[in-house]
Amino acid sequence: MTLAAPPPARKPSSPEPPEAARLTAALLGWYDRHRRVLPWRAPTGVTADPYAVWLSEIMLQQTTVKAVVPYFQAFTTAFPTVRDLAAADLDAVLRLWAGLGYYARARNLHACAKCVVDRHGGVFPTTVDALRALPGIGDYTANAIAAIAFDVPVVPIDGNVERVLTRLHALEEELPGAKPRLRALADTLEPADRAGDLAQALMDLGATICTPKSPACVLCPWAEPCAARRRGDAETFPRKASKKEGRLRRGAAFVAVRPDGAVLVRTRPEKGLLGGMTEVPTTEWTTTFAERSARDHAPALGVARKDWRRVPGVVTHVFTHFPLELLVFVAQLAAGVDAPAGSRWVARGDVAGEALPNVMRKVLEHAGIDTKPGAPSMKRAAPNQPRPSSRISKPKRSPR
DNA sequence: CAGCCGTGGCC
DNA sequence: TGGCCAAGGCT
Repeated sequence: MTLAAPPPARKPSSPEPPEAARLTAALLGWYDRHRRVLPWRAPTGVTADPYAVWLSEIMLQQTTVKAVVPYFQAFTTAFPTVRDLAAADLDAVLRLWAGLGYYARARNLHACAKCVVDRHGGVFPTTVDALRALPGIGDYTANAIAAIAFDVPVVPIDGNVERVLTRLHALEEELPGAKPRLRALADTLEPADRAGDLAQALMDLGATICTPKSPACVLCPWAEPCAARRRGDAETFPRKASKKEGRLRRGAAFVAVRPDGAVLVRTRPEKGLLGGMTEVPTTEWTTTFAERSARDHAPALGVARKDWRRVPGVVTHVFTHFPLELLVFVAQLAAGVDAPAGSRWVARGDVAGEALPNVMRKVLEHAGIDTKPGAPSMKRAAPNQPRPSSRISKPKRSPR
């Protein structure tokens, strides 16, 4: 991780360095001046901690640096080593992950920690293939960890690298079909000397200069060789096949509250949407939801159909592949009502500590229940529990 | 291999 | 405001 050495003096007859070597050198020189300081990133000249690299890479999958930072701090505080993480309960991991999304990542994170301890003696393997074999680590992450933590001379390809390289070469081929060609282009770079720095330099370039919308080409170390900049349409790369949008699904959520403030919840199935996370009982979420019969699906608590009071307005939420609209019904229960099979009561002060996905935070807030940590409970919630974006629809009034 | 998986921020 | 996007992996 030394600063780039000045180019060796060459005799007049020496050939120019190959194009790839010049590209790599220009990028690394820029990185040495403009690298971002990030919690998981070692100072210049210091080897990064593989545990920190792995944890950050998993969190950063399809997730912004800004969103990740507080979660990374919370995890390294709660689990300073991979052994601590492996020894933790999955539920504790999910609670700490709540709000970050893509919850299969948290389950795989926990499984991966166990594998590292059980199969590798608590030490991360150093080869791409061995890393690739671990849960939650795919092609990109295996190459990224190998390069960043162990300086294996490989170039990981993520969304940033795709964008940077398709622009550099003005590659017209659409993604994802163009992936093999991108791999070939990435392999023309020269990671041999500083693989970790090169990988992070590509990502920093993509995140700060070669951005999706308004790339700052004037500041770019690759401005001169960039084919897309020369054409003047860098922001139109990469080319992508259009994806179809999901249809609106609707449903109803049921918030049952005891006199002491306890709320009825259940745990979602391990796999699939919001797997393993906490929710209030709901109907199925369908494109053909019938509001009239919604109350028929309320949990069996011995309350009259009419005692499920509809909270005006709706909760809206957009998942990756479909938008969701939930009606919210609230019922005030008598003390001592048993929770139906498969569900449980959660004390008012413990709601914030549950593994609540944001859509459920919205539902509870819509029903007037505080999901923020710190209320009348001794129990600690995730220290970084983000608020649900309070974009709950106002009650709809029919125009007159 | 294309569909499934969250969430927050941006313009 | 809503459509798009972010350091992808799994099936």
